[in-house]
Amino acid sequence: MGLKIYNTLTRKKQDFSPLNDNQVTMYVCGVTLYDELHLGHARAAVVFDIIRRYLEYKGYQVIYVTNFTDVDDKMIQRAKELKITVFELAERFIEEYFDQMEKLGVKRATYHPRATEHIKEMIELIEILKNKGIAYCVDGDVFFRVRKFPGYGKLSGQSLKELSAGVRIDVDEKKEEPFDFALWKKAKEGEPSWDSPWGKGRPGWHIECSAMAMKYLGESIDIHGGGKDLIFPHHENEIAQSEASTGKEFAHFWVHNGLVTIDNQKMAKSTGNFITLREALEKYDGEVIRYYLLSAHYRSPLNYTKDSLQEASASMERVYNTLESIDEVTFSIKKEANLHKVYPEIESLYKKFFQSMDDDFNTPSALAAIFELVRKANLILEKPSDKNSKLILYEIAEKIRKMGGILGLFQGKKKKLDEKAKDLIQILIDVRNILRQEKRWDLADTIRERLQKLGIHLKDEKDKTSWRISIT
RNA sequence: GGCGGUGUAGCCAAGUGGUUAAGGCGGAGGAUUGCAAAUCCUCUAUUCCCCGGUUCGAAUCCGGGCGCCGCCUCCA
Repeated sequence: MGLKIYNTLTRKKQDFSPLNDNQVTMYVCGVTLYDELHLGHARAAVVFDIIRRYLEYKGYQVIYVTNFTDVDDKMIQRAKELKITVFELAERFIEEYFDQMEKLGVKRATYHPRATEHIKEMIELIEILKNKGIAYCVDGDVFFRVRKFPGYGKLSGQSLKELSAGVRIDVDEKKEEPFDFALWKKAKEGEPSWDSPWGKGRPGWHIECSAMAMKYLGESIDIHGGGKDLIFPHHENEIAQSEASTGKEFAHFWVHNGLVTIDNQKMAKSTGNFITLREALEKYDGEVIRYYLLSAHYRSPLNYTKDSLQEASASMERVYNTLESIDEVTFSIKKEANLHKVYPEIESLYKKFFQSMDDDFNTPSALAAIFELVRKANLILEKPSDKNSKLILYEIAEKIRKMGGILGLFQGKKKKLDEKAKDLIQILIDVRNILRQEKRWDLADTIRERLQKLGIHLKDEKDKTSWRISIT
């Protein structure tokens, strides 16, 4: 079975194979560092992290690049408001970005290039376009002459004519035609600027991605990704710039994740309609947020409601409960279990997981396979365990952890308590059990409830009381 | 107005031609428990926005309608 990926360019799911042997080059548009991240950014990051991990699981050597836009209009404005430099603003949000991504379990990219560190490459690219007569300079600004690129509109599925009909922006009088876009912007007073053949200025937004993608990954890349809102104009323009300059196909697969909505309205900073990642992380473990973001197919819209994360948390608890129960039961047979016998029922669900992932990264379906295994395990756990059932349980836990690993879930990075805290809990349990023997239920229940509020769940079993920590 | 997408139970969400429409959350009843929690069992869409059509057979294909969303301006 082979991997199929939906390609925005062809509007079809296509068999995936890399341009070069075993190597996959992947560029994903990153964030502009002018404000906090929200769940929408988190979704894009997690989605492409999954794609990257799955390709790696498949044995490909993935070179993954995602950029930081560290200079643009909004950043300049924000820096002014905060009375700091654009550079300081960028530094602040980069640090926060890595910190939050780590909590979400997003692996670092191979490269995280910053726009301002690639001005030279951008200027070179603009020069090529200018020499070809595709770019033109007007009074310190440089524009891309869209009419000169015949393929313009192929990604967004619109012709130049259709686009022109919908123009509702104030057209810059310097442009020859409304849809020409800026490659280089003339410096304004008090703004960061760089020297160029056309005078002081700064790069337009689209050029950075073309320049950096080509620098790190070559003229043609396997996968280019980003949110659906970037299809037009950003990615359309990237294609125009890149392909006009090289004459080669820029990206073989264009992959776009659906947007996160709240009350069915797009989550966006510009509208004030958003949940920041920080807020979400204050209330829930990063793994819960990650799970939530994977609970819908990556191309579908994902509507956030106030209960979404609670629901995700409850679902994850189910898996963790089972894994812990299995660990308790199979503790003694670990060594033997490593022989890995084959159990057809387990194998078929294991297969379902990979078939789902192969089908354009269908994570909801893949997660369902995990839950079906959880159910099987719970059924076995109901009965008194014998050696054979322990072996099966061990195998199930192994498989769940392996599948979870690909999704970056269920790896048990749970809150650890130090020995003293554990001893304290044990004291409370011992005291409570004395109270229970004396049938002083009100006090016993109070202890249980208060521990519960701290995320420590007590389980009264036949002859002992055990405890565990919840993930949220 | 143009382009793209979407409409599946109380909620979230798979499924895109064929025996019982995944999975999760929530809810109801039962088992278990001192009571809980966890877990198990049963129930919770005779039906997939509506109307036509194609077909032996459609949630799944086609036509029409309605609703919602995104893009066309910065945006993951």
